[in-house]
Amino acid sequence: MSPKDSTAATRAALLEAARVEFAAKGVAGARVDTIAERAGVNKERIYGHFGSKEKLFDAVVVTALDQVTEAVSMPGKDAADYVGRLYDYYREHPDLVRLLMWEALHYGGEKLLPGQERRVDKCGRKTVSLAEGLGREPSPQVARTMLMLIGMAMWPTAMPQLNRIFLGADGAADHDAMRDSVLEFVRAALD
Amino acid sequence: MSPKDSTAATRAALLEAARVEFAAKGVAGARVDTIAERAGVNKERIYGHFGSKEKLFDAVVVTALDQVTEAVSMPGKDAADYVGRLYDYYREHPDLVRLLMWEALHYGGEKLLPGQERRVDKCGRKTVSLAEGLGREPSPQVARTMLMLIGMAMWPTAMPQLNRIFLGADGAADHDAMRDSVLEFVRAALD
DNA sequence: ACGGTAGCCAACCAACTAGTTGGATGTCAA
DNA sequence: TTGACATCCAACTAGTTGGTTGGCTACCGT
Repeated sequence: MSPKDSTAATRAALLEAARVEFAAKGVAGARVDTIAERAGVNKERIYGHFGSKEKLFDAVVVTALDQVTEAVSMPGKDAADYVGRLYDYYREHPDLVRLLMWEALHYGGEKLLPGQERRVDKCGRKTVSLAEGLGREPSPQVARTMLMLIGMAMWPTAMPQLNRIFLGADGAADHDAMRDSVLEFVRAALD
Repeated sequence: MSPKDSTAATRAALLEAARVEFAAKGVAGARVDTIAERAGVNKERIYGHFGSKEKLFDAVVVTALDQVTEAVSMPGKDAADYVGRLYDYYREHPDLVRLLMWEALHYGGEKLLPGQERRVDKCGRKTVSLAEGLGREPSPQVARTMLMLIGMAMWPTAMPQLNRIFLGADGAADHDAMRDSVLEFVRAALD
């Protein structure tokens, strides 16, 4: 393997290992030694590639968001269908939801992560797509609707303890019913 | 102050200091020394009263939830109004939202906190109240709706970075507009 | 062939941390 | 008055942790 490939492979292994650890434990709870061991790489390489534990976390969040943008296409004409696809993606990738929650708690709305302009741009295009699907002009109102749709899709995955409390263990496990309820709610709200 | 009052005062001071620290930093990020210092109490008293850092966290979450139940009454006849009141409460008490998020991340849906049966019971009564307000029988469907309403109320406070990204700094700061959008969405969904 | 450098490593370090310990003080019941 | 005990404290402990250091190896350009 050429040095360039070796470097890229080390970086990729660290990002993947870090993603697992940060999703599970958050920034403060994650252990750098654990990340390095899981990646099969020396701990010093974390500092060589990323500079610090927190910057590694930043890189993980940015990378993860790129992946969801790739995986779930634009809202399009059927906003409820979009929410359903998003809901499914979050259900299948709870680590992404958890990373966003850790990010929210760790930074609040204060810090713009590296590449945040790209993130803003991508999300802006989602709002444009939603506006088109609703037969409206892009506007702050449509942006807020976009935000609420994402919340509807993410909430059940984000707060499992509330599912348990309100729905009971069986109800919490009935994801199809939850999905149907979310879509019904969204369809009713948008019509 | 009698010993009984002194003990109660120590415990209350620790809970309040812990609430601040856990809301800000989570379980792994919080520092026991910081909690003790903020409470003006010796660190050993944390272990004397609560047993461990994690049990202190549990006590904080339980206490905080008792407070929101006291502060925001039942859904009643106007579900959208209820969502508005809840939205306002979460806006004014972001530490509660953060505690719930830390709880979600730390435990997932796996652990039932002490007194969870009371919590389940209280939340169940909310579902009953919502059902009455909607002119329906209590059911899993209504419970899911209850969950979604709470999510609608909490989401903007929970994920400030998404507000920034979708709405921009100015849009994120326009809480009245956000509140109006949430209520409009909810009213449309429930009618 | 050789010098410079990138990428990597094992070992280290200084600071931090949750939890414990031995003892002091005040209260209370006998 | 005295012994037991609850509540509290300062100091301690053993382990942990993010980050650093000195050095090695392989690659590359001259």
